[in-house]
Amino acid sequence: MAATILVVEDEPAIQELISYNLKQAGHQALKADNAEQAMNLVQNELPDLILLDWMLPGMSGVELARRLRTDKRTRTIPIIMLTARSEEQDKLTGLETGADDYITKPFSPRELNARVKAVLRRRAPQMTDDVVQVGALKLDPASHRITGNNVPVELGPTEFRLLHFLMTHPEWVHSRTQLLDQVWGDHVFVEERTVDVHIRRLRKALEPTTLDSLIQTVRGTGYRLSPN
Amino acid sequence: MAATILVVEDEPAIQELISYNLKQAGHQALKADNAEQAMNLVQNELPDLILLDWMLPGMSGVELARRLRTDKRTRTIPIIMLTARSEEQDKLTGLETGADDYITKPFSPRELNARVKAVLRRRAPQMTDDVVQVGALKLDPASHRITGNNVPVELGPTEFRLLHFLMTHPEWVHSRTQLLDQVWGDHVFVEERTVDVHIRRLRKALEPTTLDSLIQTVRGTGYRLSPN
DNA sequence: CCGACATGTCATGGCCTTGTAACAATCGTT
DNA sequence: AACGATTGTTACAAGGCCATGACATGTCGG
Repeated sequence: MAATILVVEDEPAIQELISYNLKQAGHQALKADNAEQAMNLVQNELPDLILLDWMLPGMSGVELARRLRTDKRTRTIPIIMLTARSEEQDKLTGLETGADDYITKPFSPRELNARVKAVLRRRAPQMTDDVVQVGALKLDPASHRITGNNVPVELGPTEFRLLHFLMTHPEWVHSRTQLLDQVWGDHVFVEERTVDVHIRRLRKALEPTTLDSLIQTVRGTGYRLSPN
Repeated sequence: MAATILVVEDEPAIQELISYNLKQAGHQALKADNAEQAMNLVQNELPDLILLDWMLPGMSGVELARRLRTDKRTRTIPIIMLTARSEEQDKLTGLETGADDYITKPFSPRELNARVKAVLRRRAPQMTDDVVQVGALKLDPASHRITGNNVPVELGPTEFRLLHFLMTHPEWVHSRTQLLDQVWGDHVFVEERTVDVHIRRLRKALEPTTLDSLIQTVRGTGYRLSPN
């Protein structure tokens, strides 16, 4: 894990508790007391996940979620709703607004971490510490190590992130724009052709293991990682 | 183990029983009859763990736990709740306040010790007295001694804690932020680059044993300790 | 009050990484 | 076969990241 998680919660004690737990789990926690503050924070730094209290002073959590879903930039951020109620109706409304999961208070830190992990796994697997394997290629985020056919592979930071993303989304063709967004981060301005160069560097680094063949060019579209 | 453990319990007999057992297990026991007394004690000496009775005269255990979690200084102290009840609801609320574990009365000394040990191991493995060994490096927390290839190694306090943490979490890459949180404590404000300096000092101290190679730099990410 | 040790910060220098441009190679289409 | 579009490859300059030594301050014991 190394995800940036925004906690939107007005009760200081609970907010403290949650962010403390997230930190323990290896995440970075951003805090907001209300919806407006959350909106501002999101402008500067896109979090990888948002924990959102249902009841907030001013704009409600539901409304905030709705707005986040409207903006292209924030539409894909996973949201977990926090609620004290447990009525079926709320659950439905919450999920309707696009929440990815739901936690009913009171909840244990164990449960919180479990759900955070589950959502990240589903929506942003490259944020996870899970070992990824594609064909004879193995990548371990925790130790930051890569092996191809059990031979260690050395990569620079960018190539590492690029490969990690490709391995967590195999078989999919990614356009250069998508790769820039996902691997470099949004709000970054770099030439699209730069992706080519890093793909090249990645392939070169994989050559000794002959695994460079996993990275395929889809002409006119982008790149794809596939064991075939 | 050689932890300082605070026991907050109003019933004298039970308090005596518990502290006796903790002492038998090699810990140092602090006692408090109520929440206020506990708060005062904590001001003077930070315990490594708190055993907290659910029901207390005056401020309840839950409330005390919540307050401890609010204060930066005490936020990271592991808490084990003691309760006579066993209802699911209480369990959840207890964990919500940030309790790390739960013991239902009546409990055996065996169970108490097991849970104490487990929590210490989980929350602060570097707090344990277990001898840690990575490659030819051996660290003994009890005697506060380090040997590399059976040659004694001299370290300052910070380098000791740093090495201890790294050795209890080998193979993992730790960012500077994580190291600051874990080794320095998450309430201190220190430059990230300071980590570099202490890594340097640690390496230097290990040089005579050639074991400085265990400490690896992962460019753009952090540091890792590995026998490879 | 002094000295040794510990700690955090800064400045410097070197290596690595990265983005870009330029050119070569390849592909698809006519 | 020829042409334009797309991608591969290399070189290079700029910038970033890290190791290292020096230094100022703080702390503890004598």
